[in-house]
Amino acid sequence: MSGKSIGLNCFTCQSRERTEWCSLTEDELTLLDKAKGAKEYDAGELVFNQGDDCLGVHCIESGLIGLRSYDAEGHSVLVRLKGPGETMGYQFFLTGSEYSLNAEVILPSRICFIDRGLVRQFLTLNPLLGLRFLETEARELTTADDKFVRTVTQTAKIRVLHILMVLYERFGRTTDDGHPILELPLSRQDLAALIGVTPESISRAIQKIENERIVRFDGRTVVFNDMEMLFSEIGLSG
Amino acid sequence: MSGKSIGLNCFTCQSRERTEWCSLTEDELTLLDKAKGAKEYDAGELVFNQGDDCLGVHCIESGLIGLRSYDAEGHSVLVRLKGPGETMGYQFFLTGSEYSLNAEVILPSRICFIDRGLVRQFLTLNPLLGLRFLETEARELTTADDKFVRTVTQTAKIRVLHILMVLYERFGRTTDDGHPILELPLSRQDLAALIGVTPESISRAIQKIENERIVRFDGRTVVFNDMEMLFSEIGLSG
DNA sequence: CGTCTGGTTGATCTAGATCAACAGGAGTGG
DNA sequence: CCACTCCTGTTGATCTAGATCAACCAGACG
Repeated sequence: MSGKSIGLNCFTCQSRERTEWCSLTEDELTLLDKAKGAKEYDAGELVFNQGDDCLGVHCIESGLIGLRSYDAEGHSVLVRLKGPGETMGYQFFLTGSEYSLNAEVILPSRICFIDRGLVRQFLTLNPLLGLRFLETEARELTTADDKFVRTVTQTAKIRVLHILMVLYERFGRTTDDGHPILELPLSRQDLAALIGVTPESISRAIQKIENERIVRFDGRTVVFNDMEMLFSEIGLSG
Repeated sequence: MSGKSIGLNCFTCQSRERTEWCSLTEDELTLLDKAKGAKEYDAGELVFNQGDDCLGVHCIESGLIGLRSYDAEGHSVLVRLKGPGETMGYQFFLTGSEYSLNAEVILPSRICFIDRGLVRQFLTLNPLLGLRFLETEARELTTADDKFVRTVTQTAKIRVLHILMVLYERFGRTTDDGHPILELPLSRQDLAALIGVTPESISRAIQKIENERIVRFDGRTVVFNDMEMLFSEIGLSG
C-alpha cells in the first residue's frame, strides 16, 4: 500500500472550487469530509494499479498524476495527466470495470479517496454533481478524440509543439519581461510517452524546434520565442 | 439541409430500450415524443457538419453513422461509429462547443433530433438520464484511450484484426454451420480511416491476414477461420 | 461505350523505431 | 575523496512499417 494517510478538510481544500464536488450542499460536503480518506504521495508512487478493482474515485488536492498504460510487451503510454481539482478513476467506477491504467505520482501529491458506495449515493442525491461530471467527461472525450486525430495525421515535431502548448496553458507563466515560459513537470521520457513516440524522437524533434527558433529549451525550462510560429505550425484547432 | 422529415414515435421506437432515454417516465417520454424532430437520411448525407454550432443531440433509431474529422490538409479520420440506440453529439452539447466532426450517414438511417433546451430540461428533471449518459461517456472514454494506446503501440495488421473483432461483436453473426461471420458495413477506405492508416495499408494488411489463414475475405464478407489465433494476436485486452 | 469510383498491387521514399555508444549528474560505498 | 554504478538525455547509424506515387482492373452508371 503506497501513500501516507493524512488529515485533509474538504471545506478548506484549496482545490475545492475547481472540482465537480463544489456542487455539493453544505450537509453533503460534511458527509463527504467525514467519509473520505486522504493520503500524501511521493513522486514515483502508485495511487492505483492497472488490473486492480476500482473501489471508488480519487480526488487530487495538489500535485500531479500520470495515467499510464503498460501493454504486454512493456511499452508504456502516458494516456493523460491529472492535476489539482481533478477527479480520477471515475470512468472505471462508472463502467464497473477494473483499472486499465496505472496512476503514477509525478509530483508529490495529496489525494482523497471516496468510496464507490458514497459516490453512487451522492450521484443520486445531488443531480448537479452528475451534470458536472458529465461536462468533465465530455471535455475529456473531445480531447481524447482530438489526440487520436493528431496522432494519425501529424508528425512527431508538430505533436511535440502541440503538447508544449497544452502544457503551457496548464503550467506556464509569463516572465517579468513578458516572455511566455514553461517549467516542464515531465521528463523527456514521459513527454515521449505522452505523445506516443520514443525518447530519441523527442530529442530530435526538440533539436529541430530549437533550430527553427520556435522555442528554446534549457533543461526542463521552455522559453517560447515565437508564439505566432508555434500557432501556425500546430493549426488553429489548438 | 439534408435528410427528409418523417414521423417517428418514441413509444414504438425499436431502439428505445437501448438508449439512455429509456430512463424517462411515461410523461417525460410523451413530452419528448412531441418535441423531437425525426428525419430519414440516405447513405452519404451529413447529419451535422464540423464547425457548425451544436443545437441539440441526435438519437439514432436505425442505420449507421460515422463521425469523421477532416484536418486542414484534407486527411480524413473516422473517429467513431454510431448505431441504433446511440445518441450522438452530446459531448458538443455538454461543452457548449461547435462540432469538431462530421456526422456522415454510412447506412440509411432514421434519426431524431432533440433540442438542447429540452435536453437540458430533461437532464435536470430526471437525474437517471444523466447517470445513463455518464456511463455511456465513461465507456466511450475508455475505448478512446484504448484506441490511442493501440495506435501508438501496435502494427496496422493487429489493429485491423482488432477492429474486425470489434465490428464482429457489433455486426457479426454465426452461420448455420457455426462459423462466425461478419458482413462489413464499411468500405476499405472507411476501414482505413477508422484505424488511421491508408487504404493501401489496409489492403496489404488484409493480404497478410488471409495468408496466415486467420480470416478470409470475400468482398465485404469476413469469415473468421481461427478465432483462437485472432485473440492471441490482438492480446487479451480485446 | 467512356467515365468514375473503389480496390489491389508494385516501386519508392521517409519518418520514426531500433540499436548502440556516450556524456553528465546523482547517489552509494569504500 | 575517489571509484562505481545507475539513470537520463543526446547523438549517430541503421532498419523498417507504412506513406506516397503510380499503374491497373473491375464493377457501376450515365
